[in-house]
Amino acid sequence: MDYIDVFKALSNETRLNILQWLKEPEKHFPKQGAHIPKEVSFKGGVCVGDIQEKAKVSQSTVSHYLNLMQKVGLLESVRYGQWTYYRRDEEGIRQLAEYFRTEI
Amino acid sequence: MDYIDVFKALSNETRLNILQWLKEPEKHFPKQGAHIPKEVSFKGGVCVGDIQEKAKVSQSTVSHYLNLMQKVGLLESVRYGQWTYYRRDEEGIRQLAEYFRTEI
DNA sequence: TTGACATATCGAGAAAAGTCGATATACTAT
DNA sequence: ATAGTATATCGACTTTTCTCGATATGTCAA
Repeated sequence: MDYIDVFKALSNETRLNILQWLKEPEKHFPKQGAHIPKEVSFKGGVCVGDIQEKAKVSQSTVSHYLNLMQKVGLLESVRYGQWTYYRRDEEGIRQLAEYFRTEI
Repeated sequence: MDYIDVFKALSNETRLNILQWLKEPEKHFPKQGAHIPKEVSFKGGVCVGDIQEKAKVSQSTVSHYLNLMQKVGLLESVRYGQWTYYRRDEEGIRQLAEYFRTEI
């Protein structure tokens, strides 16, 4: 985990918002999971389009952001059909918190 | 406290190093406090020149970095004579940790 | 008051990040 | 096959950050 890159990812209001919205996906994305069938379980995942709508940036920007946040370990994703669902990578975030507590 | 700016400050290897070095100033800056007289107490403070030497960036860069880190609440400083001593702002860092724990 | 030193500020060029529209890819339904 | 939808990638332009050398400011010692 490259912590410099994680901090860079957190250095942007939209990305920070996304991370926080995803703490309570049902609250911030009411129609969350509309397309996902019951047999696929990816609890808390929200699709790119819903995040874009709320974040109010272009589709390409939000896609880029989500990919970036996934690469640094803040989010994880699953593709189902034409949708990609993103949710918090709680293990990565736990690791970051641990680093924070011991090294910062 | 503007957390975006704090994360920006942490998004740089040199600055992150400085913050970590200052956790154990005696270890990383052996001659620490050489100029500071006993009657002035600023425990753990290290002067700009010593930090520059270790960080291996230009004097103007390190001065800029330290000022930046102070502005966002990661460091605090005191001027004594021609020297400026910097140390961690433990209260600011505590606040950041609190934000981290509750919001991230 | 002059000269030496520590630090801060200024100005600038280079590198990186932000952000978009256009386009490509992948999937779905007809 | 075709058209429609969701997401990803590309290319480009703009804005921000990095980093430096030069210079200014403040302090101390002679």
